[in-house]
Amino acid sequence: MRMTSLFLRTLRDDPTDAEVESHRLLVRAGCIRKVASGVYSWLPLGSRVLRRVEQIVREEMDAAGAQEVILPIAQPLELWERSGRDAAYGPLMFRLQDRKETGFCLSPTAEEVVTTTVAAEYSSYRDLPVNLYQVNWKYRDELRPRFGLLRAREFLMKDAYSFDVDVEGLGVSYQEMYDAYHRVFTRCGLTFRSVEGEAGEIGGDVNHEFMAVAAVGEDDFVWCKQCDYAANVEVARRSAEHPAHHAVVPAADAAPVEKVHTPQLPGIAGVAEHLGAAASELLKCIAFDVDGELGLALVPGDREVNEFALARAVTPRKARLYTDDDFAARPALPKGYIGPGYEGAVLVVADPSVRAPRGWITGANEVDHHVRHVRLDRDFRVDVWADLVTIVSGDPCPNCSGPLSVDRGIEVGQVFQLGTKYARALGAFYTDERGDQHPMVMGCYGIGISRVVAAVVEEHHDEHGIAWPAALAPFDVHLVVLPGKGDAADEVRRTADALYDALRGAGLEVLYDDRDASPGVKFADADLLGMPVQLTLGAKGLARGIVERKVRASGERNELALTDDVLTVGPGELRAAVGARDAWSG
RNA sequence: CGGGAUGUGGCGCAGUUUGGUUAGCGCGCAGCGUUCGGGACGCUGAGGCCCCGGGUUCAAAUCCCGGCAUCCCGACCA
Repeated sequence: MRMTSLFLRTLRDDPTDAEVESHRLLVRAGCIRKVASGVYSWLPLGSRVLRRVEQIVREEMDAAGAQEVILPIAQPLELWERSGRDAAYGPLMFRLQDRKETGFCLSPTAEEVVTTTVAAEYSSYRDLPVNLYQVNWKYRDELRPRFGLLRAREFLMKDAYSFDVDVEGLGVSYQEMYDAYHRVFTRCGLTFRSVEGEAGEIGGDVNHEFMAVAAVGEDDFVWCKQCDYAANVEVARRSAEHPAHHAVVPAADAAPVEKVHTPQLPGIAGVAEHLGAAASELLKCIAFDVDGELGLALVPGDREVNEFALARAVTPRKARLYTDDDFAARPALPKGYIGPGYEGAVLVVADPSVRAPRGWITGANEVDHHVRHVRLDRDFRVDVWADLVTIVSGDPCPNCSGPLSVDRGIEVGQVFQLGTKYARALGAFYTDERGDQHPMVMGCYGIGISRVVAAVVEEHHDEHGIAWPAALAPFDVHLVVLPGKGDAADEVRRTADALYDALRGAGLEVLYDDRDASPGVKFADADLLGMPVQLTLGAKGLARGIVERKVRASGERNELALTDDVLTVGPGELRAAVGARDAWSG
């Protein structure tokens, strides 16, 4: 593609609304343009990248035995009412009405449609298993779209759905997808981890999230440096061997409960400092609502409560941490001075580390007062013991007790064992050998394709611009010609044209900067646009019979002899000399 | 859902406080000339419903009211 005819305008100025590098660079490089909040147009360069990711996904899905379909984006709301997800999604779903005022939504995902589709066609164990996938635009009316493509309202997603006769079959389908995902993200050049994810309201089902490691990610995940344990912080646990569980009782803690005056000190840090104690010596009591009543969650003062863990601990009841409104509605509850023995609490949940036989400093259930030497059993009770603390770096791994590490990631994919929820709700049953009916056992598997593009830029860029991995780059080679105005100008152009033809003849996709622009502009754009290999031909090089080669990512440079290496050799040799895609994608 | 801001040629902004001729600047765009290996320079030029709708006024980008859009912050560890 000649740049003189490419639909492209690069920007020298950063767009004001870009908070993260991927957003900034994709806009500056002319890959995307915002049309509305969280809605983007994909211009030629961006579109090519998107298609390449899509193609990789398609190849791996097909290789794993999944079959491509195209499901509707506009879906009848009635289907979502049947599964109960209409209410579950609420305002997060884009909604519309047709002229007859029938409700529709723009698909955020497609379990309902695919389940009814399979139910309509298949009804025998002989038909299963089957795995259907699509690559299609999805919609979520995010409260707050941000970070460009990372949290958009319209995004391209691959979603696959497997249907099996039983849980064993589901396990096989799941593993095939899990392995395919590893291949996809590896081919895309991402540094990623697969981690155990939050199962959500369904409960007990296996699922993994694929996290591209990135500081701008919106998810924290935990991984072990010694074994293969890895989990979203929402579900991460630590070993019961934690030293805090076996704290020695200081002699003084046999002392009776003592009330101390702690004026204007509603926080852990202030109380600890005031009393000369460590935060870990305090017992933190967090108020939560459990089906309209008051519950207390107990963790050591230096830890935070994991809300998801709390929710799991009280299942099937629903738990939610108190908000300012809740406190306002219960003025007797002394926020900041709550102790574990508060009379109004119907349920006390505690992390095992609270079991340590020691005296605690905690709230006195009276404003401006705390108490010390408070002991479990003697001074307060616990109704439910459950892992409650949010994992932090250094906590012991639940598998091997090795040190855990916490990192941020961008969730680029998720695989989920759904079970029979949708099959039952939407009537996807099959008949077995004996004529008995059973619900199909489902799995669902998503990849955020447009989000992968952003995640790749987050990982592969520098101060000059994007450095696309070869497998995703819009073009394999960026050819820059610098004809100058000297006597050789025409010959430089002619030679570059010939080189352009030769490269394309060798099967390479070439972006040819044939514009009448100054060298600085061309070099700056080449670095911004980020093709993996840059070739520069100028009058000086032509005089010496060479073309310069630069590897975008590493900055490595060398020279290729025009006659021997480039213009007169065969396609295979030319590809090798240029070192483009096949030397990179592996 | 609360709080804060911003809307002015394609992009980035000034002008608004204190209303007053033809609304400016940088980048980009077009033409001519110079330049030609890391975002060159000169001259000339095109391009603006100043977000939308009301209102005040002799006069509104500017003041008032109401919308819309966009961006940021907060969602909570007691």
